[in-house]
Amino acid sequence: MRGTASRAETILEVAERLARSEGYNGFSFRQIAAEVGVKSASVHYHFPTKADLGVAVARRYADRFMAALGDPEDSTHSAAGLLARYVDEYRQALLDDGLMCLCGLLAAEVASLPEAVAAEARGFFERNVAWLARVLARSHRDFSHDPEKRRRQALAILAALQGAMLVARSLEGVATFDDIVGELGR
Amino acid sequence: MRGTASRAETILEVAERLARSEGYNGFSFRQIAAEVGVKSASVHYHFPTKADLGVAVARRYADRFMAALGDPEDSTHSAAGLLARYVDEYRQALLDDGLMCLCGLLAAEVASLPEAVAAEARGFFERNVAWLARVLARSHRDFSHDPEKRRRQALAILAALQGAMLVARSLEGVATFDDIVGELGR
DNA sequence: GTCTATAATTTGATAGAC
DNA sequence: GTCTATCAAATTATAGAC
Repeated sequence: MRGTASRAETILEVAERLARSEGYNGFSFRQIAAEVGVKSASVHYHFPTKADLGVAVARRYADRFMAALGDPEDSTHSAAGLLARYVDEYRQALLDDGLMCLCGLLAAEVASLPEAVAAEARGFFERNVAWLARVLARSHRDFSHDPEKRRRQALAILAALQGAMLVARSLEGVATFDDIVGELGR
Repeated sequence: MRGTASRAETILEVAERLARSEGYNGFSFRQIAAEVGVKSASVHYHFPTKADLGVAVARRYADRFMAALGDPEDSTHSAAGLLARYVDEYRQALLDDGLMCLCGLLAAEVASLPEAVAAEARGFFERNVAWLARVLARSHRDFSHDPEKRRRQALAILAALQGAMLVARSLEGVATFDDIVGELGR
């Protein structure tokens, strides 16, 4: 099955790239269709409404992101190593043509999104926080035994990385992202 | 002149609220006109193109924000006090009906913005970093004498707050913002 | 300055042939 | 599954009367 992505999959790929560049309100069925090489009616066949497409793109992105993070209790990696992997996932997202995290961009637009799409962005954040909190529970820091503190620390890490992507994309790019992340471990 | 905002000013107020809620791609001349109580042609009279309006809204927002921060070298306030004021400016922006920082939202959409509007968002970030760096230069931390380190630290503070707003608006709100900010001064 | 009217384009979405 | 054709609505923007 090498190199044979289904049409629906190809649509999702193109839609994700457009959404991570222009946002949910910044891409159209016709734009996607043109890049895939079909007509917009064909895109509607696979994803009847824009909300359907938005939900599918967001869920696919979140699932892939979480899968790349791996098991937070994986004993073959240290907590510090897993946190480094977490940072690198975001860094890699930025390196991919300077694209923003899909769910970070959706979160910015949240007030103008269909509720189902907004829920996917929230879900991504919640899964991030849950993963981070479990990794932090394995660390040897003073807060590692307080669930409330772990959750706050996890939120802070998520927010710092989302903010780093946001700022880095407007300012100098990856160098700025690295500068900001470097300050996190001060 | 109490209570007598010019029409252009009223348009800017309405446009700012809409832009901070829905984003640049999420509001229209007709929407603004309806809320102001005029027709869209009248909005075009004051701001010929959407890019003109976007630039005016962003510049007004940035100027007001920087004015509220005050002089970073003001000797009647400590560096720590000024940093607390900085955090509170962002917190207040979130409290205003849960609205995002205008320039943070514009930064997320940057790839689909007219260049002139994108430049305003970048300028806001640069002014933030410059202000923070000057305050940090007054602090008694180890990095206060290294301009490069100060800039990196300033970027990290800016990014953390933008990220905190982004995440807080999708998750539980101001409580989450406070949780995240509380972790910053750990 | 504001209006009516309208142009020109784009959008999300659907019907029906193949 | 993909197409042509089309719809209804929304968009940015302009011309010209008042």
